[in-house]
Amino acid sequence: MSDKDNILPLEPMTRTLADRVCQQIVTAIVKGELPAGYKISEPELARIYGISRGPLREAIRRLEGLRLIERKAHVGARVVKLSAHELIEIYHVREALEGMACRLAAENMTDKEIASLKALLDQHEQSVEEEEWSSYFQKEGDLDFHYRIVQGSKNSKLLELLGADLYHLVRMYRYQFSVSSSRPKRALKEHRQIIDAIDARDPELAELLMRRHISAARRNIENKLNQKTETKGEKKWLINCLPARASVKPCKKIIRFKSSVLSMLTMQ
Amino acid sequence: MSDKDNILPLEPMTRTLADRVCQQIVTAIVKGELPAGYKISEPELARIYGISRGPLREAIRRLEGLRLIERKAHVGARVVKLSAHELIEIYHVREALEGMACRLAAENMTDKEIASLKALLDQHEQSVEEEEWSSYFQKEGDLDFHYRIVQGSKNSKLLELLGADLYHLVRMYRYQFSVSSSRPKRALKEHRQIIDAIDARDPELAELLMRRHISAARRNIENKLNQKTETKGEKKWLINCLPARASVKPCKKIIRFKSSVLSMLTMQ
DNA sequence: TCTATAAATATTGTCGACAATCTTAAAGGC
DNA sequence: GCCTTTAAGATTGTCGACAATATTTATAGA
Repeated sequence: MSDKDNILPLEPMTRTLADRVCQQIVTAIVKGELPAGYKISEPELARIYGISRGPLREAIRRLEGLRLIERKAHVGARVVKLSAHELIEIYHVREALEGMACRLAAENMTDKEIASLKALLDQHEQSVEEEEWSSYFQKEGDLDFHYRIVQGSKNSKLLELLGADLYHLVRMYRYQFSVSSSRPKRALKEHRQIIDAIDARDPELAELLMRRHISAARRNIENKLNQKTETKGEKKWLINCLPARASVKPCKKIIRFKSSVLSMLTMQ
Repeated sequence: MSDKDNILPLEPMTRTLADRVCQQIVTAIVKGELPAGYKISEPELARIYGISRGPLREAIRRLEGLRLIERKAHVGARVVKLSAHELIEIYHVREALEGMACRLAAENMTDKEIASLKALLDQHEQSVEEEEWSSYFQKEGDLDFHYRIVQGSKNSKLLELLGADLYHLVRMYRYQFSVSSSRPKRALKEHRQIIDAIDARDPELAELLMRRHISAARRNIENKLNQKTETKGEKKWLINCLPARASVKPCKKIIRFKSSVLSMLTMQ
């Protein structure tokens, strides 16, 4: 009843070990410290995080639900491998879900949220002019243009699906997939068109523009992937995989992939 | 290496206790044997299923990922409560995802799949004529019109999201939410239009028709919910909830909700 | 030298017990 | 009589150990 417990009510310190470790593993996977295809050894991870195998296994089960790891009975769990084909698939899903989110945002977003998002775009535009726009897209969460629109849709299921399920995969690509946008100014213009349609309370147009925005990004990726495929031949997996029984230390080497400063996931 | 292990390769008997119990709990929740809002007692469930708390907790973590139960640290897990608002939200998500699935199905579905789906609709039409069509929609999985289209999209992420995440909630409504379609013949006609558009390889039209099909269903539900709200006043939750510490036996009473023979989820 | 079988090893799956936390109930004070 | 405080009970969280399964290694045979 006293306020000493309410200082940090919920998020900052997740109270159970499994939750905390789950969050840590998510971050590790997203940043590439646990590389794609890596075989997760329960005793090893338990030792690293200083916990028992019980909570760790619960965390693994949760990661499995987030589709960040795949598990086979009596064999073990591995970090998911991201194929080019799956990336394209995710873009189709994003086109559908974010298009709908944009439609609903045009109906349900508050004027205050719209004004705030416009201000964010102004800030973005200024950053582009100063050619420092790269920092803008590194920020996550509320600062993200797309995420704000999903929030503005006021649809909790949409927010869960995009935020909890696809969000981590998207961040995974952002961190590890170093492809910068080729047309930041054009993307900014499209963002501006989208928020204008929302401001005009035009759901049809808002959805159309968002879908064109994302599908353009998808086609852009498809082209780049085709180029890479032609030059490097067989390159099915986007992220290099370590052998099955590699120790934990090599994981650190993967951090070099983090050099990406701008994902083509938000930018078109 | 011998074929004695390949008799039942994967699904029929999940090899780990946690997986099996997870599947059992999913069924129990969907059928209403574990009613919405029910407080899950770990020792009790462990005793019922005859397993230890370890695998049970892993199953609970997985159920949490499927959004079928909600868990609070040091307090416990409860079966999710389904509100009318959330049902409408799910329909918006379905409109987006299944619309995209239908578009992709028009591009990727094989002629064989299309012919098979047409045959299913013929069978459905015959059942409607005989007024025995109710049995058609009780079947799940591959027999389901919508599910087949999602399969036909050849998009694994779409299949995962609709099949693994929303599918259970949809089944939950089907079992427990006894509202029959008011226009089965019209829904059948719309299904026919959709498969015709797919057969014509017209992605635009296929998506449009599917979205209209689902949004019509949503508006139909909205109207019925408004009627119910007017008559019964405050009825926020769709499914009645048991008190916190109710024993397991009362769960059986909820089976009466299963009287639904046709969900309005697949029908328009 | 290669293959196939079989033992050995390591990993995953499961269990029971203890500790930390929350909930409930009773006792005491106003 | 009502509220607050406190203690008892129950539940969840965590741990270490054992059993079942898969993988690896060693060995024997062709």
